[in-house]
Amino acid sequence: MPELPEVEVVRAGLAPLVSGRRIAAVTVLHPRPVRSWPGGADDFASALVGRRFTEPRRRGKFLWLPFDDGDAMLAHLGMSGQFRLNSASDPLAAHTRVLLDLVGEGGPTQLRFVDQRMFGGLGLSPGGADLPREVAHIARDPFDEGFDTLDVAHRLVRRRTAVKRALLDQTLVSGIGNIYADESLWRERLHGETPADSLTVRKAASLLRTATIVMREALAQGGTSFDALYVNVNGTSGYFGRALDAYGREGLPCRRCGTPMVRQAFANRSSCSCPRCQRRRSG
DNA sequence: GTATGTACCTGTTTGC
DNA sequence: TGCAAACAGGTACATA
Repeated sequence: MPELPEVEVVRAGLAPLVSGRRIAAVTVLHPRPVRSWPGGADDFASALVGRRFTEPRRRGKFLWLPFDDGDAMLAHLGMSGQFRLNSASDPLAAHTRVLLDLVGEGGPTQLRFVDQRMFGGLGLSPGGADLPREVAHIARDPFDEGFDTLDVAHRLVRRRTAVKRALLDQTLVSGIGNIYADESLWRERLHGETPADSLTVRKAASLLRTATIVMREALAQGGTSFDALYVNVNGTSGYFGRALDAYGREGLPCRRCGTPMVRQAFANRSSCSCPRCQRRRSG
């Protein structure tokens, strides 16, 4: 599941491969990934042809590939989206949804958007090269130079909801998904259902700094992978999945105290935590 | 503005 | 063996 480190791996991987290249043709194999474009798949394809990419950018889990004309191609990987760079003659991987034939230095290549579950998608944002309006409501992520840990901590402790829910709220802090939320809460010995407004600003800031550290560690290892659903543009996986302390460890001993980890349903997703060192606090 | 629940989507796993 | 249900979960949207 691509979260901030995985999306950054993809962004950095795309940068040298697409920057300066022009779109010669677009083929939409499945309409769902371009559902946000009101004109439909054919119109989306023709609207992209002829444009030239500049350096890909990112905020949280949202990617955009600016064009040199001031517009941008939006991309969200959802749960299973991937970008792959291939030769046009290469066989199509399963679940390949959109093909972009690129021309430029180094000869023609094909950028492919692959997405099994199709929660992800591509879009076109007029005037969106700097910050697409579709991304404007998303908060800065902890890798952003303008991210203000103390300011976010102050806003987090004003939330009347569970701390994990607040961590996952992309309008408060972006980039954190279920995996890194569980990892950060485990490191901070916090239960995800702890009321956000029961935390001190100091503790909230510590949690945010821990989330940043976890994600930096994951980025250094190329991201987290459990299966073939997340890969970089070369089709290879990251290694951070081996370093997870909480996520997916139901029934396994806590790496801190040895108590078997437990899984709980939480806000339509699952949470893994240690029942001993992450005791729920009522506030 | 804030909080919460649900739909979207498909391959894999689990249960009967 | 075969089928159905559960599960994975980020975002948009509706509702309160």
